[in-house]
Amino acid sequence: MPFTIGQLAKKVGVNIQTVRYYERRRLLTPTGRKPSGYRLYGDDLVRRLRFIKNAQALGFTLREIAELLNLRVSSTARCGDVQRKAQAKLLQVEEKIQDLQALARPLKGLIQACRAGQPTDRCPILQSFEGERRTNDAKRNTTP
Amino acid sequence: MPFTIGQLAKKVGVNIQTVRYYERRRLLTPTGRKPSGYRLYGDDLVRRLRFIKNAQALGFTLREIAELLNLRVSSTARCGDVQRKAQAKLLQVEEKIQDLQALARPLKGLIQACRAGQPTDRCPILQSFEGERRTNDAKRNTTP
DNA sequence: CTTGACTCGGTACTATGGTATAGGGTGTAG
DNA sequence: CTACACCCTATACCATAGTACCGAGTCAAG
Repeated sequence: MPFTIGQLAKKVGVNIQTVRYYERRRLLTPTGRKPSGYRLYGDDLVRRLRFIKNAQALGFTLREIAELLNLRVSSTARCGDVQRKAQAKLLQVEEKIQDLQALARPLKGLIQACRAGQPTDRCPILQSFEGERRTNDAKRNTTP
Repeated sequence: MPFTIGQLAKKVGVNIQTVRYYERRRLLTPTGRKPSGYRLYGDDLVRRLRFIKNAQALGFTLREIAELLNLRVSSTARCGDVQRKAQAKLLQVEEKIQDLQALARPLKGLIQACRAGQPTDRCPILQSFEGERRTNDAKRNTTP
């Protein structure tokens, strides 16, 4: 038994407006409509909505999330294409993981220093990323 | 020898306006000024600016980044306080890492499926996060 | 000492990701 | 049948994170 937009929103903990906004962005199409026009959603859309919120917290834009969600091997989308996109996303994800691990290290150090009662006057966090530039986090003006 | 805002911006690959914007947000104060008023920056600020951009790509807001950058054990900030904040940030970071690893898994699966030539009609990415709700990614309206 | 690139502060504009509100229809419990 | 909670579309508004533009001052090369 499918449920309405308010129930979906409550399940996932987002605003109703947000759900409709995602629909406009073509990220979350309702399963169907009642004759009255009420949107109806199934459990798969609960998972989809959770995915969107989680991916967002990881620094992906809605555009990137749409790309992720459209990744699947179908008869229409040919394989080499999917494989290339998936590989690119995987690289992006693995880079993020490495950066986060680099960020975790000085945080741990800081907690240790605290336990030991050693003041660290310089900010140790800055040592996290020694890399130059990387993940061009969803540029807007790439090709003007 | 310190350098000007344009050189800093070029080194890190950001817009000059953005650097000034970060200054207004108290994230990036110039080392000093020329008598003419020109901002001057040292290498430490290159690192700081890179940190900001990297942390941003990992889903941290500028507000959160400021918090990270102010984490240090000094004589003024007492230790228990810093330790608590660092611990909270560490938790946040580790949660993000786990989520990204969960996201990487189906991406790898997808690439494998491609190699094997097996179409996957359902989107395998959706299996990534089975968790309910988590990292309340920098809410705005927490206490109205 | 002029020319061109760079900088200054200030204000205005933009894109993304929402959130609110208005004016009206729906659904169901009493 | 009416009250109340819920939903509809549409439009307006908001915060964050920039970006662009203005008129004016600075600086180095020629």
